[in-house]
Amino acid sequence: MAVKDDVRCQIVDAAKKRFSHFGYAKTTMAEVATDCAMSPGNLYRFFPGKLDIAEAIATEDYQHHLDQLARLVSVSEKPARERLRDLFFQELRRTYNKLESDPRAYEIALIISRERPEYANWMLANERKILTRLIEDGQRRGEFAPGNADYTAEMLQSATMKFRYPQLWSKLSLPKLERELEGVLALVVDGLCTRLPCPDAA
Amino acid sequence: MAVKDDVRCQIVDAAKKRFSHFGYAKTTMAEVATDCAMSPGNLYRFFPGKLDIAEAIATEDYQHHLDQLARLVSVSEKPARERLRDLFFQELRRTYNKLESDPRAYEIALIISRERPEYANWMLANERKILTRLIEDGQRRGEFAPGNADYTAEMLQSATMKFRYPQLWSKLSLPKLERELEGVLALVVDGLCTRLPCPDAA
DNA sequence: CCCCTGAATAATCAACAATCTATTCATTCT
DNA sequence: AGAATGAATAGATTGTTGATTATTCAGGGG
Repeated sequence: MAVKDDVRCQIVDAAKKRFSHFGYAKTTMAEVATDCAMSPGNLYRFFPGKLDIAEAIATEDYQHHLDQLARLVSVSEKPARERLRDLFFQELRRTYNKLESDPRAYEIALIISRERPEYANWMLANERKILTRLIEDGQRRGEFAPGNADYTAEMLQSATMKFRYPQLWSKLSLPKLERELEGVLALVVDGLCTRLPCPDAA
Repeated sequence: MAVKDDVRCQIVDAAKKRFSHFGYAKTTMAEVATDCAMSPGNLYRFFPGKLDIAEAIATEDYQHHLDQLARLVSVSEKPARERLRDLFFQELRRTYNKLESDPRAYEIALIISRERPEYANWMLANERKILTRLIEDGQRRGEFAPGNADYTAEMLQSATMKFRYPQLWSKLSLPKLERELEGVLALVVDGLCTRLPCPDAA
């Protein structure tokens, strides 16, 4: 099995080179196979199809991103409120910069989100787990109101949809997106209703 | 000028029939012209182009919708909080049902949002005016926290993006959208932070 | 028996021609 | 003159044909 993983790795590496050089569409399976010194047919013993290779590449990168988010949340000296802000800003900036600076990544993101909508759901679910942990922590500290943390996380994600795949929908510049995210988070955290000053824990 | 408006109306009516029968793409300017007993070229004395006729049709409908929203907001016996809910639910349901029940409307919505993104901005701005009024009213009554109402309205719209053109992005069913909207509104209204019970005015 | 190959297949794509149609404008009518 | 026409144009759309290419699978090693 370990050897099989090595080959998968080799394929992913070869594809990564090709994709970043010529793009996903202009890379053929035959080329990737040749780079790996194997036949095209053999690729299919390691990946169900071309898109799955692209997914593997994307996921490798995404894992780093997820780790980073998890790390932000676990800086437990900071108030939950600030960590929440860090989380969403990190998410926005990394996605924006990635898609902005790398047209190849943009191409692949576009294709995956069209052909594999469940992939986006999977990412959302991963991030929700982290978000839920943060909310639970905030509740434990008395910063956030008690309630179903997972449900709250879902609603938070729903309210910040616009900032998740910035350039796939909105065409806004990063500064404008940041300004809006700031505002939305303030709204969501403090609420619209009149409130007496927060009995800040900590 | 009044006679010019009559002709515009006649054109819009003819186009409405054609569009709802055969769709926007399959309707030609020549056909609309014939229906109005005029030459194709003459249409251009009344509308800059084909899309503008579609826009006029859409706007006619939209005005009713806007009026309805304005009416909801001005029911001043209700707490602002409830009117806010009414406003967003009305918005969601009417858009969802319109696009769901009428494939021709969906076709036109798709084309306008592609070719005329500024139209969507215009609609957003209209609705923001209504929303701002509601927020100001809520602030006056002490239900909502004081602050820049227009800015708050903008952020509210940003947080409810997902529900504005439901089937252009999300493919969720109406019940699921309603559940999410309910949750997002609750979050936004009450806020994430711990709060002492609202010193409800009224 | 398990790996692997590479030709066969079917789906997709690119390029080109042919057609159609939105838009313009020189001209005609009133 | 101002209103209206409809032929001319340019750009988009459609249909077709000929590759290209992802994917499969019958068979050849090891």
